[in-house]
Amino acid sequence: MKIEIPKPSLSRICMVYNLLGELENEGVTLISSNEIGARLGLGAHSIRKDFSFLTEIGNSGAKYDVSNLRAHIGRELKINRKRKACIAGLGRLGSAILNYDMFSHSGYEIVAGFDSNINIIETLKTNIRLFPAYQIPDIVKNEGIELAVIAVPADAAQLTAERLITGGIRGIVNFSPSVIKINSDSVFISNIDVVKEFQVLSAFMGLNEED
Amino acid sequence: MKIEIPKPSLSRICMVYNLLGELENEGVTLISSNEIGARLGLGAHSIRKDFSFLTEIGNSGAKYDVSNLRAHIGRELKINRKRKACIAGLGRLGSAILNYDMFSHSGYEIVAGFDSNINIIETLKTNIRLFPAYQIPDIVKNEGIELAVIAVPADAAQLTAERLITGGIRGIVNFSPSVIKINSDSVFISNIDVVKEFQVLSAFMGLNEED
DNA sequence: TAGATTGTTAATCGATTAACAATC
DNA sequence: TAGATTGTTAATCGATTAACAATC
Repeated sequence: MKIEIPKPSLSRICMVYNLLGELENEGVTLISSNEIGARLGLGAHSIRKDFSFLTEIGNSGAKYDVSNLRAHIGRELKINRKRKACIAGLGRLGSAILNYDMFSHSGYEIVAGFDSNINIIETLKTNIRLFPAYQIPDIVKNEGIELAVIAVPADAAQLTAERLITGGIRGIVNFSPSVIKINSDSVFISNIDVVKEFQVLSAFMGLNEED
Repeated sequence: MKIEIPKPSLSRICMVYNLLGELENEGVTLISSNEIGARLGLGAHSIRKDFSFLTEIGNSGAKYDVSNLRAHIGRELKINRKRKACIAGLGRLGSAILNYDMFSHSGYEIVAGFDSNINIIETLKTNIRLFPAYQIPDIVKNEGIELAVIAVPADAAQLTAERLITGGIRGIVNFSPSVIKINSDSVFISNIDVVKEFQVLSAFMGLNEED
């Protein structure tokens, strides 16, 4: 089986999935595409269209059952699957993410941190096990780590990615501003560059400015 | 004047702008759309098409002059413009971004940090001035701060955004997982959700898995 | 049943890729 | 000049929006 779902749809469906979790906690049991859209700032069209990429949701004509829908999405997209993750690069940003509270309820468990600087590994206070960078391939393989965050300086990003891939990593969130080149097309990379976000915002602002 | 440039193009042009900066430092003076594309993992088509949204670059038929091109993009998109920024929410992630090295060379100066917890404000070690969250509107207005990072818990994101907008903020990078609703269409928001990135990667991985 | 809501097909819109004449 | 490269127009592709019959 090889389902194809557009990336934007996938991203929105994840938002819906998280929203449904909140709704469950609030005790809401039924919800319409309209209400989902309103809560997420999207059109009801969009929500229903996205759902159409999933197999049989079940109840045409009636509102969605919050718990069923959430379970269905989780199963279909395997978002509910627990996966192990690691952080490569333990500078300010990396060490913040290492202990990031948001992961605790997320199903993703951060089981290792890596840095090329032995000093950092020895002094950083955390419960998570830390290793020197050259051990990335071994640890990733042995621990069965599937996801990684790269938070190393730009000039170390490529090497770090290669080590992760050697270890068998399957998904990477790259916080470094450099472009990572891979040949494997079974490794997924998503890039986050805070400075670039500022630049893009600044450009939008600039287009509305006069002088 | 009201130039319209698609968001994806804008994002790529920022990447080019940053690349040109590196090339300048390396002493490269001329570069083709082909080489730019190769360095950024994009097609040469794409680069040239993106440039076509800018006004007159000048030299049809000949390679681009690195310095000129960079200056041109900077001027046109006002990316070179210095702007003040602030961080709202000084937990792990917020305080990491507060002192994030990448900003030092970026033209964006972080001039203030905010948190609703007075303890944090008093104990955090930094050269940047810190204030309680209720002062956001005043400080943003008085300091002329244009950009902000929101790194508060989900349930405080909306209030924080409103305070920033009251102060006259013009661009927001939202690291909280909640959707921010605004009516002003002159405030630009870009959302970054690390956990969601993991979910999306996980979903892509899931679509390629069997069981 | 009547009103509301879904799921999907069709229509619009926008972005990417390709092609090529104009320029150096 | 000849080869390389740009800038832009046209063609393809994909995603969003709208519409509506089928369902509850």
